[in-house]
Amino acid sequence: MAPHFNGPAGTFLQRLNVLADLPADLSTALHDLVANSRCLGANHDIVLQGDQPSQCCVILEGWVSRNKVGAAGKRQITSLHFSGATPDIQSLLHPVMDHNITTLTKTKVGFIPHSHMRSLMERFPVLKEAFWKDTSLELAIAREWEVNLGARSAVERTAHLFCEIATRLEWFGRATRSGSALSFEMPLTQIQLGEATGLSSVHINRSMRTLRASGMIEQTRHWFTISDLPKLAAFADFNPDYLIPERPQD
Amino acid sequence: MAPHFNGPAGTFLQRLNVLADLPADLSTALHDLVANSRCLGANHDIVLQGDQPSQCCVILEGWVSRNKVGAAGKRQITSLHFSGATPDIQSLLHPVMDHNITTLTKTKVGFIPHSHMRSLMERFPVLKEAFWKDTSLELAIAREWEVNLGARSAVERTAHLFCEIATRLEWFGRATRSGSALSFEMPLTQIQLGEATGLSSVHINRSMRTLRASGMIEQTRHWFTISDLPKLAAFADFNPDYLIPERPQD
DNA sequence: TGCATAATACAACAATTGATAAGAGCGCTC
DNA sequence: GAGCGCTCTTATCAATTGTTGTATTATGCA
Repeated sequence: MAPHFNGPAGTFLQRLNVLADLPADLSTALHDLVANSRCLGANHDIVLQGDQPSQCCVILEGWVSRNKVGAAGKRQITSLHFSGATPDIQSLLHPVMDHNITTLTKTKVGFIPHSHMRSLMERFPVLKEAFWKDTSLELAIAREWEVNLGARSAVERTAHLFCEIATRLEWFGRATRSGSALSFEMPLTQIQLGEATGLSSVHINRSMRTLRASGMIEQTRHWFTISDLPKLAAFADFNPDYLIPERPQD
Repeated sequence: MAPHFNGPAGTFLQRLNVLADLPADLSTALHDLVANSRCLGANHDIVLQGDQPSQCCVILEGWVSRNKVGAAGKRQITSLHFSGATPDIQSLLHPVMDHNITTLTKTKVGFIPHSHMRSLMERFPVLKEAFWKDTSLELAIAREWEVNLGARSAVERTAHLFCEIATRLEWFGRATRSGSALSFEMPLTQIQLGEATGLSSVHINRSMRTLRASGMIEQTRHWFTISDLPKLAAFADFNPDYLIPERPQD
């Protein structure tokens, strides 16, 4: 176990260590860099399209989305990020943001100046590879979202999103299994779920009612139980292979 | 001008040089690696989901798609690639393919063994950065496609795809401007356009009829003219900023 | 605790898109 | 150059999803 996996930046280091084998002194350096943090409410923009950030954010707690807002005001969420993520790392490569990064829940965010990140990458080239791998994983997830948005019905889309969320949460110890059932907290509102699946919130509501009626999910407020994950996965055509690069070793 | 930009691997080197500043000896080495090539017909799979490639492909001529086929047999194209692209470079990072790479037209493909690519990256770390940037650009395009699939009407989606294709082609000298009009060859069938936009081919046909009737595009077979690009872009909510990392210097 | 705000549930109707079918045009192969 | 297959076009009808509106229930804050 590398050092500092339990500090506020613990999940951040845990994720990076899955993507590449970081030497201990790099972990320590990264850990020290995110000492400062801010707490934000839900639906708060961290970075806006058009911004030119001079630092990278690290999600320490809470859920965050990338999203773009169209001319007609319709918002599309293009990805979800939990604690440990560095969603604007690409600002090191492309100075101008092409999308917004917005909190979905109350969130704790740390920041690392670009200059520090760059010099760390000079000293530890493996860090560059870890972030390239992170970008590549994100691209695989984005591809699956394209399939979800373009090739699945409303109920399938909703079910697929729940499967992905449950799987990613479980891998980081944030879902509990009992038999083939999986329980977890899913704090998104139906409006946010609609923005992620390209559906109206009313239709998300209909789809969730269908999934509940079929017995595939149980739910009280934001606590979900997928009663039979293999069954829901089969229904949603969910194959977790595209997520595997993120999976921590057991 | 770096050497060898005019050989069969010319567009490949041109694209990479946009993404990072490659030294001349690296360009030469890359150029020599893609000496061998194969010609394939349309709708031919280059790599399949589940494969574990031991080499990377370089598109030398023709159009190629990434795509996934769902349980019900419905295919979703998740990205389009022209000559110069290296669509399975991520197999260096993640051994198992999570999607198919399939030709859309007659295509000429070169191959570079992973081992050679890896040793080149050791010698020239800047190459790693160029490919990271390439992955990051692809992610930006995938995000915009998610918006297209999830948040735009059928006609807007179709128009947006044409705007993106026209812009990318023009940047590599494959579209000709006259005034605010832009002409180019677009060899995709309506079925393929449907797979890229998540629409049925019949509805693609309807959407194109609408665009022709409105005067925003003219078309005979596979030759397209966007009569007034700013107007079509405004209609489709197309903002080319997300593509800019790929734009060659004038 | 109570009030204001936000989220959920659900119904009725409208709009968009998909499915099916059938004819016409084009290009490729033998 | 004749035939075959694929693509394009168009129409009709069906299915899915969006919109609007209104209760109802939670939640956060004073």
